[in-house]
Formats: sequence, C-alpha cells, structure tokens
Amino acid sequence: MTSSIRDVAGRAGVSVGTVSNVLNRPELVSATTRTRVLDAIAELGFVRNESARQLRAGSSRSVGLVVLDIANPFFTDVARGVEEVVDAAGLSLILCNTDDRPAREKAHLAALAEQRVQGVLITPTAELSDDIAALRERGVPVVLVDRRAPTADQCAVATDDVLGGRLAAEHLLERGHRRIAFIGGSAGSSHPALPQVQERHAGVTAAVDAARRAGMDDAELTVLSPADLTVAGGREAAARVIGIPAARRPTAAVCANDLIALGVLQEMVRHGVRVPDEFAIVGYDDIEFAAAAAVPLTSVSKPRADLGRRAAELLLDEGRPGHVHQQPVFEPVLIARESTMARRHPGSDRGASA
Amino acid sequence: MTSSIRDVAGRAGVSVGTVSNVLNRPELVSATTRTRVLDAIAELGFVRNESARQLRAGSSRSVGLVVLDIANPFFTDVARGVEEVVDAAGLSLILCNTDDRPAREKAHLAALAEQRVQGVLITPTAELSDDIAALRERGVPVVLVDRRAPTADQCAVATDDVLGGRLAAEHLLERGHRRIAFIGGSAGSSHPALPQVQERHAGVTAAVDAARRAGMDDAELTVLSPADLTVAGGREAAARVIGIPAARRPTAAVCANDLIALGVLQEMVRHGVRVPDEFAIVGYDDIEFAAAAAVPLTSVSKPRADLGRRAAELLLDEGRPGHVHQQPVFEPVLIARESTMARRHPGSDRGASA
DNA sequence: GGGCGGCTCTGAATCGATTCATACCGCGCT
DNA sequence: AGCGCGGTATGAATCGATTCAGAGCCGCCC
Repeated sequence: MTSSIRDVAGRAGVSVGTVSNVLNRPELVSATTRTRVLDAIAELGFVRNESARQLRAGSSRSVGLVVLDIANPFFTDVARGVEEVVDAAGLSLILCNTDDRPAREKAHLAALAEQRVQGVLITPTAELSDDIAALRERGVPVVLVDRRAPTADQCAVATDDVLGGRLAAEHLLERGHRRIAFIGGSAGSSHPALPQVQERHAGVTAAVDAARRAGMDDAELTVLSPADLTVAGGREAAARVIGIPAARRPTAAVCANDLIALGVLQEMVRHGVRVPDEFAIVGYDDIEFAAAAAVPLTSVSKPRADLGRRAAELLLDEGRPGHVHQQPVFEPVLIARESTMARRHPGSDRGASA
Repeated sequence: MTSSIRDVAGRAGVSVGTVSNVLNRPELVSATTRTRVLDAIAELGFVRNESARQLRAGSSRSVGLVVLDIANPFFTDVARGVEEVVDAAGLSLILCNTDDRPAREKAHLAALAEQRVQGVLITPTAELSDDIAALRERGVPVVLVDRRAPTADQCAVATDDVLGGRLAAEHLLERGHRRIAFIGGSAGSSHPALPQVQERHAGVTAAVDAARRAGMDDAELTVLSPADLTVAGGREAAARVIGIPAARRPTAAVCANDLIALGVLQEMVRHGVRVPDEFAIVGYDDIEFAAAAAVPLTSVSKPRADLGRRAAELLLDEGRPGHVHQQPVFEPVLIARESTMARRHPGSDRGASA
C-alpha cells in the first residue's frame, strides 16, 4: 500500500542512501539519478514517513501551542502570529485547548512530550503546574505566552496588565465615573484567578485609590467574579449589577476581557440600560468583535499577533547556542470607542448618576 | 538526557519486552515486576517516544482538522465538537488553518500525510483539490465538514444551506421587506465562491422568485460580493449598500455568515442607519457573538458542535470493518432576534421604505 | 604508469518501541 | 519420573529514514 524509501530505491535502481540524499541533500546527487529517483517517487506516490525520520532525528518538526480558550478570539489571533513564524521556519503547529482545566493541560503536555515537539508555547492555567517545569527539565524549550515568568531562567512574553487596568480605570474616572466595577475578579470563585486578571484588577484598584487620594473621595470599586471569562459570564455579572439599587449601582465597568464586556453590554441593552449613557463599559484585549459590536467597545488593546510572533521567535531561539532568556513586556494602549463616550471631561461635574 | 525503554529495562533488571508489556498490556506482567518497572520509569522520568511507537504501528494516534478560518468562531465551535470525540477515543487533534488558500491547504495535507494521521476532517477551499482525492487513495480516511460530498463513496457532514438561505429570505419577506440583498455572493470575485455560500445564495434566490410568483411583483434581490467572508468584508459591502440611492436601496440583507453580518451591522450603525427599522439583517451560522451583538442578530442556526462531533464519529468509523459511507445533512433553523424585529407581519403594508 | 582528488553512490548501523516465538519455572496429575 | 500447562519473561526481528565510512570511477598531472 504505502511505499517506503526502499521501494523507491528498488524502482529507481539505486540504494536507499541515494534516495534519502535526493530528498535531503539533492546537490550531492547527479542530475540523471535525481530525476530517475524523483520519477520513481512520483510513480509510487511515495510519501516520507515522518515517524521514521523523527525517530532518527530525535525530535519532531513541530511545536505545540497550548491555549486557555480556543473560542476566545484573542487566542486565535495569538495563534495566527505564532503560525506565521512557525510556518516560516518549516515547522508545523499543534494547537491544544485546555479550557483552563489543569487536567486537560496535563494531558496535552504529556502528549506533546511524547511527540518530542521542539518546544511548547503555553498560556498556563491559573496555577503554574509543575508539568511545565518537568518539561523544561527534560530539555524541551517552553515559552509562556501572555503570562509573566516566575523566574528569570525562562522566556515569557507578557503584557503590562497592571498598566492596562490602570488605563481603563483612569479613562472612566476622567469621564466622571466614580462608582466603578471590575468584572472578572476572583473573589468567591472556586479556583484562583489568572494572574493576568489579578494584574488588571490591581491596576484598576491602584487607579481608584490614586483618585481617592487626589481628592475624589467618592471614588469606589466593586468587584464581581463571574464563573468564567466568557460572554455568558459577562451576562451573569451584568445581571447582578442591575440588581444593585440605582443609587449605589456602579456607573461603569472594567471587564477582565472582551468576552465578558460583550456579555455585559448585551445584558445591559436587554434590560434597557443605555450604554454608554447609563452604564459605560471598558473591555480588555481589543478583539475584533469589540470594535464590531453595535455599541463599539472601548478596550485595552494589546498586540495580539505580535505576542504570538514574539513568543514563537523566542521559542525557536531557545534551540540556538547563545540563547539568552528574555521576558519582553508589551505595553497596552486604551482604544476609546462609544461604549464610554458619554459624560463630561475631567474633574468637575459628576452629575446625573443614572 | 532522555531515557529509552532500554534504560528502564536495565534499571529494573528486566528485558525491554517486559517494559513494553508493562506499558501496553500490564495484565501480562506480575505485580512485583510491574511495580519495579514503574518505579524505574518514575526514577528516570521516562517518556515514551511516540515516533518509535508510530513507526512500528504504522500510523499515528492523531487526526487532522483543516479549517478555512480559525478566527471564525463557527470553526472553533466545530473544533470543540471534534475535540470531544477525538479526545474520548484517546487520539489527539492537529488543527490546521488554511485561510481559504489552496496552497496552504496543500501544504497542510502534505504534512498530515507525512505524519500518517489516522484521518482528516476538512472544510476544503472553494475548489475541491485533488490532494484530497490523493489522500483518500493512499487509504487515509477523509470526512468533509460543512460541505457536501461530490460522490457517494465518501463521508461528509453538511447543512442544508439552500433551506437556510430560503428560511432567511422568507423571514424577511414575511416582515414586509421587498428589496433584499444577499451579501457574500461570488459575482466579480477573483476566485469561485464556496459551495456553501452558493447554496445559501440559491436558497435566497428561490425564496425571492417564489414570492414574486406569489404576487409580490416588487420583490427583488441584489447580490454583493465582499472580498472575503469577514467582518471587514461586511463593512465594505455595507458601505456599498449605503451608497445606493434610498429609493432603490435594499431594506434588508441576508449575509453569507455572521462575521459579514456583524460588519454590516457595525457599518450601518456607524452611518446612523437604524437596525432593524431602516435596515434589517440576517446572519448565518449563529455564532455566539451574533446573540451578543448589542442589536442581537437574527441568524440561521446550525448545530456547530454537532457537525464536528458527527464528522469525527464518521471519521473514526471509517477505520472499522463494516463502514458504510454516510452524508448526513443537518437542518438549519432560523433564530429571530432584534436585527429583523421591525415592520409588520405577512402580506399587507409594505410602507415606510426608509 | 602510478597516484591523487573529486564526484557519486553504496549499504550497514542506528534511532526506540513493539511483537512474537521461545524458554523457563513450578506444580499438579498420572 | 514424566508430562503438560498456565503464568511470566526474554530477546531478536521489525518498522522506515538518515548517516557516514568507504568503494568505485574518471580524469589529470607528474
């Protein structure tokens, strides 16, 4: 059925070594033999067996990318960036989805290890499992994606999420909001929040505290923790916000990601709460659907594809001799859109609270 | 560095065959030897080399999923369904993205063939390349996803897109719309449209024709072909719609997918065209973001995860003896939401054309 | 004519897990 | 004592591509 290099050799009347040379170092083979071999390959429909090649080589021609949520466009954009670099290097990409479940992460890492991938790009689940450390001990390069490295002896590509959280909160404060919600905290949630989310939270807290110190005594922060960082989670949290009596209800929210923000937006609209006039929303990640929402979402933008590209580059570099571990941190930027476009400018008037 | 089964055997004081048995048929090994071997494995941090295993076995423990656009949530939902089935079978999934480019499709299929995957699930690019046929000739099971099989000798999981298109158009006609646009056609586009899109188009056309025959003489269809089936494509097409003088401008659109619909929605809102009052929109696929849009999108819903699940099941079944090729066709359902909720019911009044 | 270098090609050894025919052990039965 | 049998363990052969030391050949120069 499937023919091997040996069949090709037989057909072309040469040795297996020669066939291999045609495949891998054609310049070593005379033109005539080369065409003879290529003809045989075509006639037999020969396809190289990667397993055999890998066995000999000791490692595969692929890298793994492990993400938290394949349904989150943020990660597909990161994947695009990764793919670009990986493709260019002639490697292939194995995309794995964990749904933020440690057990799935573990299983995927085990499979990748068995496949002897050249390296792994991973956005780990909340707790950094020791499976990752174990992989690294086995000599498999690992680069953390959108996550800070716990130690300096490894590569990681991150975003300054404290800054991002601060930008979001300051934006709302500047527009006159005083009662602000952070949606995506970990309070009361079963498992710990992702560090990325903790950072965003910290940034928001810092901004609100600073505002209070600067004289906005009434600035206050409410934290809501949806079950997960999805559109459904956002809807659920928004419903809770709506349940708060108008006098105490936050007038704006910073969401831990855009999926949540879209859910919040949807639920607000559904309940007739006007966005941004009655409730302003800031998302995070600036996924394409944020701008495409009918009330375009103000969002904290990070270079999604660049994150992926950079991570992939670092991973490929790990294999090389003089590699130095790096932890680049990208700076997020706030993109203001309509979802926060009401209210007056800085200081002064804090009128019409809902 | 990496230890092999031989090292484990040495350490445990048994033969390699025994170690292999511990790994694959532990019931053949006595309890004492088994624990001795397992201890050795743990101590050495041994990880089985998949390449070697695959080489011997002749095929890998993975299947490939090749999609048109990983950034389209429709495909990530399909992927989820596939993953579920594939995981349960103890296989792993290799996810490949083609961006509807035949060259990329070809490259991915070649890589999958070299990896000796157990099968391939694919939503092919517009033209059915012969690479797919070639794969099948080599004995690799292939199941088409969201695409009808050209012949009965293969498996394919599809949706009745003619019906879907008709449902969408009938819905708009019932709500009093007469000048309808189909956004996503192939007219004037460089490459042929996807068959799925052609079907949707055909369904819309059929509905409009039927309406005309039924007495709605003024029912008419305009076709717009964006460069690609993305949010950006939708925006571009919407801009063109807005350019049409109000008297001739369509009052509603059926979009080839939800990404386009979201783009259209966004552009309409940006230009102050009220949705649905001045312009109604029907999307296709019913991705999560359709419902989450602030003007929730009426959309033609198909069981996305089920498509994936079913396709994966058929693929796994292909390996089995009595396999019979099947081409299940799912029936789409129209989910009415606000983006089409203006205008009066059936027949009568066709008033206020923007 | 002998020797040497350059160009081709050969074929055996190798990677690591699996498989299977074979061997071994102890025990009960005749 | 001999036979057979279930239960275990062995180790050589195998999968297919790659690699590399070495062989064969040709032409050229001294």
